[in-house]
Amino acid sequence: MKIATWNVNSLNVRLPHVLDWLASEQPDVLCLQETKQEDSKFPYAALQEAGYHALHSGQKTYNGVAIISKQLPQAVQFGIPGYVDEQKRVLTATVAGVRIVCAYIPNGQSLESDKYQYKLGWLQALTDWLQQELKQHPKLALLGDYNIAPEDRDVHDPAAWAGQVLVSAPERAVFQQLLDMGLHDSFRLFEQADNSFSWWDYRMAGFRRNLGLRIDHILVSEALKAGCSRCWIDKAPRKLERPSDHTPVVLELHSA
DNA sequence: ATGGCGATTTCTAATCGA
Repeated sequence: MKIATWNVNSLNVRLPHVLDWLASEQPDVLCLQETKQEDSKFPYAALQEAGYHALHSGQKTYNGVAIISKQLPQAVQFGIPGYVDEQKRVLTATVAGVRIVCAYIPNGQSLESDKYQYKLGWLQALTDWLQQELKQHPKLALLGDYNIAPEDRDVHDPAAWAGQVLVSAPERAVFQQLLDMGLHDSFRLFEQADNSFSWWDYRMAGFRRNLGLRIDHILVSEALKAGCSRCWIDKAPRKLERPSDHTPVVLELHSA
């Protein structure tokens, strides 16, 4: 089984890249973030033609998440249960026996911003809910744009970024909290090249100079950990014309 | 030098993302 996550920064713009990537990589599950479109605009037909089922929870301009899968998704859940949020950031479904949680965690903007407080409160709601969800679904994967670089080695210039949003101590503490509840950062289960990132700023030739951050992650529960065989960042889509600023993170596992 | 780029709506300008 191959599962992946990709913040596409507008599916309207990036649909050709997504269709090409599905055709070449043939993932069993692809989680998207920042589709930036209402459900009525979501390209269900094009994905069906490509051989995929699709779930979408979207809105105009901002946010929006999707789960694209070869097998029929079951037990679909929109958002975080019990947490009222206008922003479409979470979509959950069971695919081939694995509980797939697709999340677009808030950016936070800056430590002084109200958006940072929203991010921390949102993360608390997510972790509280995941504790329960894990009991119901031991085989669980949390895929998405976390907007958190967990360690300094996930940052191209830790000194320049020190204390800022995406790397601040409270954000990293929440990431640790996820690990403490028995989730594992699948990327770090395997040997990886230094300076591996999943996002690069469009400005200052960030990608060419590899000035990036690793903020897109696939966390897996204890029950899935042993079955993981490979995790990698696919930089190919970032090299295309008019790319997303994020690139896919991919995990191979057998869940049986 | 707090900018830069790209997407979107607010559309010869402003806001957001990370």
